Amino acid sequence: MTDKKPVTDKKSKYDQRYIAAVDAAAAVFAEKSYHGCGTIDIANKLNIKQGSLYYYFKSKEAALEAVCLVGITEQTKFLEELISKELSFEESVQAITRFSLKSQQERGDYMVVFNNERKSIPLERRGKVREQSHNYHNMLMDIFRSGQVKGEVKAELDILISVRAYTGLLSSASKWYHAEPDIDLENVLRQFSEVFLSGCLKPV
Amino acid sequence: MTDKKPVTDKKSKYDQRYIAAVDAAAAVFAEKSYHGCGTIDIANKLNIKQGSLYYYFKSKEAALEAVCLVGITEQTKFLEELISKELSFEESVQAITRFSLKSQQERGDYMVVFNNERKSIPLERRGKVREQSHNYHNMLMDIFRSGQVKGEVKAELDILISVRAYTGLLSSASKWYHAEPDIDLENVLRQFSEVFLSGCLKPV
DNA sequence: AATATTTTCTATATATCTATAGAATTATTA
DNA sequence: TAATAATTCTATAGATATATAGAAAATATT
Repeated sequence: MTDKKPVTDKKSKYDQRYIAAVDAAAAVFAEKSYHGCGTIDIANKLNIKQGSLYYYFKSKEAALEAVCLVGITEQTKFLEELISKELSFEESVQAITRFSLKSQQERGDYMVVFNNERKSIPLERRGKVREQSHNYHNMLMDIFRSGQVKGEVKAELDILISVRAYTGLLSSASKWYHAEPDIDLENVLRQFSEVFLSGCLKPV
Repeated sequence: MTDKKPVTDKKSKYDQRYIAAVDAAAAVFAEKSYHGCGTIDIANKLNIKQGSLYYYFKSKEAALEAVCLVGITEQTKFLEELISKELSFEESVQAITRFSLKSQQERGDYMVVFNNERKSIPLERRGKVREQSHNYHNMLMDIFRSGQVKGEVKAELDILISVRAYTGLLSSASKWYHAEPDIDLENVLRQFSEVFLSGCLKPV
């Protein structure tokens, strides 16, 4: 064997530690908000001293940008793959809802930070995150629009408002997921889909 | 006339100024977040010096509490009155949605601060705001539950999740209202009601 | 083992923010 | 107008935060 190191740790020690640092930042930002915490809180979570954090981040702002980018990139990647599958509108919405809820369970810190703190990234750094957000929004718009063209979605529906309502619904879940992490995902998924797709009134 | 002052200004100069201070705090907290702003930002908006603010607020935290209380109290009061009218579920949801959207247009700062910043009130002060929030939540739960009992709402719906979905939907609107203040309220109301009550799928 | 590299630590310059005390100003009342 | 009360100002103590530089410790390499 020429390689002495196990094949599993492809990442350098630095890379592993950097990821741990982003994780710690996500957790702290999610709990206390970006402006509500100090770099010392992140350092504590990593068991290093406050000053050492700057070995991994050029600034506190850079840490926030990193966290937000992870959060939104996962969602856009998923959406890209989903669109290529050309599912029905109903199936698409189910799949997106499931993925979003699962992300909120497993990586809730990242979702919360992206939802609530991204506006704290200084304007000159916000470019990449904005681009991804618009990307995500536009893909959702496409899905809803083509659902309407295919006749699955009500013709009278305003696509922009529906998309916003849908994302609002999803992001709202991140708030209570954070407080109650052991909620039954499948049940929430079923209820969300039912309400969003066919409403909460009994059909007449 | 014994009264020299016009009947309209019943409020003392102090009271008027205090309200202006709460307004200013709401605007600043909504824009920069509680931890992201300084008391100097609020003072600037009032055209007074930073130290003078403490004539109206015992502390920055007290200002936040005041803003949050205004925000939630308006909503709970409305809900109390609404319940006494014993409307149908559908009418109730329409009325609540309309009032919420109107509040977000007219007093968006207060809504945004209540939604996003209330967790920054220190625990020992959070009592009143929590009480009102629970109050609001419980009244909504009652409305949905009785809608189910009356047979208007689908029997299989999980009331807790539905209420959370509904409030999530409403609060999400506050985000884009803030960015685009001249949105057509009646249109949003129509779309929200349509989606939430009967879903976005075309009936089969 | 000696040397080089990576990672963490200590100490600090710099800036900022909250809250307070007492003076100054403005408005109200006698 | 003089006296009193209400409002705002100035100046600052005290706390805390970010970011940097260079030393120290840990790890890897020769």
